[in-house]
Amino acid sequence: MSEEKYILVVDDEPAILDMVEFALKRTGFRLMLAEDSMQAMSRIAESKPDLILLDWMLPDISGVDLARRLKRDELSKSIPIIMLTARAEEGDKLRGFEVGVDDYVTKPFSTRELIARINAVLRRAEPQQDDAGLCMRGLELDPSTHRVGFEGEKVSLGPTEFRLLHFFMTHPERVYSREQLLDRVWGQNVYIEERTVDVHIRRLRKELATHGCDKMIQTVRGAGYRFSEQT
Amino acid sequence: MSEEKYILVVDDEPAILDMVEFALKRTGFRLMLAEDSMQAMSRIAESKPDLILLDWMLPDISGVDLARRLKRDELSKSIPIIMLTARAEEGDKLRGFEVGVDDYVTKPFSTRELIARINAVLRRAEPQQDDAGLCMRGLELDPSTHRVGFEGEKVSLGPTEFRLLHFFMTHPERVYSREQLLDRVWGQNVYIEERTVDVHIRRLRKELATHGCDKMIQTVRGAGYRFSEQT
DNA sequence: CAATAATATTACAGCCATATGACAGAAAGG
DNA sequence: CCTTTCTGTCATATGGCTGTAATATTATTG
Repeated sequence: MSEEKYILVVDDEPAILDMVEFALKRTGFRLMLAEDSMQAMSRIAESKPDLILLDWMLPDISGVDLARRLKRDELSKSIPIIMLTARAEEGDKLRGFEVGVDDYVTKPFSTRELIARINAVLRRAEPQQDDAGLCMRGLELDPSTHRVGFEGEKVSLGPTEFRLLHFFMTHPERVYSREQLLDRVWGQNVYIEERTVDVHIRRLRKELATHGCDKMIQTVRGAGYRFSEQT
Repeated sequence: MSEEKYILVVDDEPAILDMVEFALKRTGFRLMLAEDSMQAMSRIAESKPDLILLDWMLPDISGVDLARRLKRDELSKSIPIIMLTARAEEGDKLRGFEVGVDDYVTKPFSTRELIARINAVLRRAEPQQDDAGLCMRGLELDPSTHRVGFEGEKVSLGPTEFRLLHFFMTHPERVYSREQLLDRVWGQNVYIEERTVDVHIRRLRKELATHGCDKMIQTVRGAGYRFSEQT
């Protein structure tokens, strides 16, 4: 808890912004500011904050949509999000939670409440570090050590293959199109041939094949690829 | 998302119709038109739309009555309805919501507002159909994993057969002509022989037959095909 | 029951999606 | 600065999928 946490505040109302800024700085957080979704995304790209305070209403892309986007991207999905909303309607809240938002604060709110929620969410998020070791059918991947193994044997992968496998193991059983994979494994602003995905799938399979577990990467013709424990 | 949504517009004013048609087509929706309630019902019987835009005032049966009727029928009750009304009176709105209408747009309206409402309603309705695995009489289809099974056994289908079955399972108990199937399963700008549908029906049935559930795809002579749980 | 229409079934050739191997440039590491 | 590894693209191979037509079967009609 010694290290200072960075909080990105996304809001276009100066009044709110001032209040939040004052309260958070006083409590010992470091701030990053953005006035709309575009700015928010570039801030995040520059430097990953520890938590995002996100207004429901924004000038460009709506807060929920931004949240959905962030929660979909491999790089930003682990960042907790607290939404600020004027509406207390249950429907909206539900939509937010579906998207993966971590908590809600309804305007008007006290700084005390805000701080409390932020601390609660940060505490909850702490142990949820993404370096929990993954294991499926003997195939182990440890993000913290950046190692992959199969039943004790060492599996050696290049950086991209590692990220690809990591994505698959955290999203098993589901089919992803080449486009989605490019978006989520490579990052959203890259222009790369879709066929390139095939090649990396091939490289990943080739290495897995030496250990006899390449069948876990499955081709779904006309749709994309899937990582699965089942045959 | 990926698939084109069908919207049935029920209105007898050419001016409104033109405007709506232009706006919706531009946004990428597929249109179905009806000028009164009777037409609307037969359109729905032909092919189930994903959403209905319903004028309050119609030449024959009033819009509210039609809405009530649709919301009572098992086959059409899940279709979201947005009412178009000139009156802003709360009483009318209430009556509409009681009937089960999903949203209201008061004339005059901007196309932007209309589109926004449509998207909102569709998004709200989405989680029912999009990701939820479908299951009927032991036959399971999961769009997210792209897997089909029958009582645990794996059912393997080609891409077209998968889409065909997916369409059928989301539109059960209703007859679709070959033309309609080509339109909705293959896409709108395809020039393909109608007989080709027979062949894909055959392929689908053949695979289903190995699991003993091919009876669910039924031929309706002179009309088309139907997917049904009943025998 | 014959004649006709609609659907079922089969076979097949072209096409399209994916797999694979090779390569040059970029990045990383020594 | 050189070596090595990694990356993205292309060319080619392969195999499955697709649409069509030809033929068989079944239903409808008079």
